[in-house]
Amino acid sequence: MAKFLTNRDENYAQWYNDLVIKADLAENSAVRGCMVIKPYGYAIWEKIQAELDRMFKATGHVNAYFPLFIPKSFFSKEAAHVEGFAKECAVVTHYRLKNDENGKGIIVDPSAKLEEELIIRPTSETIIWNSYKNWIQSYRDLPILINQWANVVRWEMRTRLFLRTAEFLWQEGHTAHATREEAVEETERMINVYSDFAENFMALPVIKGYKSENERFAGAIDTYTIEALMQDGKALQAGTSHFLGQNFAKAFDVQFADKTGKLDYVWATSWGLSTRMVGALIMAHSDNNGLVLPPKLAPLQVVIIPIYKTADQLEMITSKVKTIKAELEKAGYTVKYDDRENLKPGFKFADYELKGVPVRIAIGPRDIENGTAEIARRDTLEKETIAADSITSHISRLLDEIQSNIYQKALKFRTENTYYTDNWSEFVDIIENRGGFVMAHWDGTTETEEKIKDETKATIRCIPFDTPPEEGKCIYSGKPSGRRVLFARSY
RNA sequence: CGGGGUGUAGCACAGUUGGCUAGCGCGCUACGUUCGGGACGUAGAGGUCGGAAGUUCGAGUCUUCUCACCCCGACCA
Repeated sequence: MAKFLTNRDENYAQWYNDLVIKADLAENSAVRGCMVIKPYGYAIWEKIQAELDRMFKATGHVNAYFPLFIPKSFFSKEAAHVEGFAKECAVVTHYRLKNDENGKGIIVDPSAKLEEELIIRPTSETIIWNSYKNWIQSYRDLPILINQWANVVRWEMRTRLFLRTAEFLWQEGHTAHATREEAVEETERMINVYSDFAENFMALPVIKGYKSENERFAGAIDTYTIEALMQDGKALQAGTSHFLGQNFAKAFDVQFADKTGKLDYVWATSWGLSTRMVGALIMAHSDNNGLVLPPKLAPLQVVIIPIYKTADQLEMITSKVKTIKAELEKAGYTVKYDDRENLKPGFKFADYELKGVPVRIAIGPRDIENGTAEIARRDTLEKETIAADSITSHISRLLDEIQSNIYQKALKFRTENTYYTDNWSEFVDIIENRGGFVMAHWDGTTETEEKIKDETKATIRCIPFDTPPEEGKCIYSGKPSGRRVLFARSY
């Protein structure tokens, strides 16, 4: 048992905070609300980036980079968009510092005031569409399929490592299309890329759906989302894809000539996924011993620990390990041999469990004698002793099995914590006492959604794509409803 | 941004009505013994007590301001 970790079942929030710090993923910085992502945490983000980037390119996208600063005037061009972000923008007003004449250190030079303030991007639609305006004249210039990896700033009042920070890293895709159909198709394609990524690489089962008007991205016609269930019964929005219609094209006057020479506004999408995913990863899979990382995203997949008393033994073990390590690396796995001599094996075992390394191999004198190795898997904490010459094939199978098991476990948890109800008091009881997803009828009005939120703190996470139409009555108002929607408390 | 709490060595903390050279545990360094689930002994290093101003003969301790973090709300990915 990890004695340095708060028990997950006693205090979930504290367990999460402890885990992020103890597993050395990130820490708070001197700047309010901003985190330092430490090497181990950043390595996980790099794995996420690498796979997503590959998937974006496979679907025809290219990367580019747009400025961090956005002129204030750009921001105010799309009314809903401004309103959505105005309350959380950092603003640059000056461009120079100088020494205080009273010797009190350095001050902002009042004479260096910007004529127009710059907003630090909370998202880049406006600065990008201002560029697209110059890039698009004809249908031959379309589609534009661009992604950027960037940092953004949203001045949050209350922050938590990875889940909500004032500055965070993400990717944002911004595409321009000639037709509505094509843009809608792109929006769907990217939410599918996200769900595919979440389920196959992060072992995180997600529910795809539409956002209600209330939860929609500011400036979008439609927002699609993937929603995941965390182990404390709260939902987490893990990625979003927006159909922006012609809203930004109109705001920035981006028109193109179609084949007949007729001018029309360009259709747009945008889609994003952030470092919040690292938080999702932690909260969906980890336990009281620490992180549990799916093999496909673990920066380190296999760790080998020698157990020895004498220098002779260590030498024998090391020589055996070299062969095993080389073979595993040849098979494409990331392997570390931890032969630090100042730490006991038991300490290392616990430490790599805390870090979530999927597979641990321990080799001692007994194994050398018998031609065996002890294999321990992180997800179930089971150990077995196998013949040393079959390690690579064994571990190859085991890593696949762990990946699949972590997913199945999360899926089972979600299934067991998804409720269907038509009864308001039961709805309240589930939300308040059990947590989880609740599928219930809703009359489709923002008014009802708000009232449910006020009374229970539960929101509509999404209107799932794949729920069949079903006649029913709104859980709250009793008015007619054509289908169930997904309710939960959320991060 | 409102309410509550906490800042003392890398970490976690103690420090009495204001009083002498600011302490314990873990970690760290060296050496030795250990090593199949978080080892032990001996010796040692490590502090602008979050920051600033004030009260006082004297401030870790009292006052004011300020910064950061944690918890609960409102807001949000």
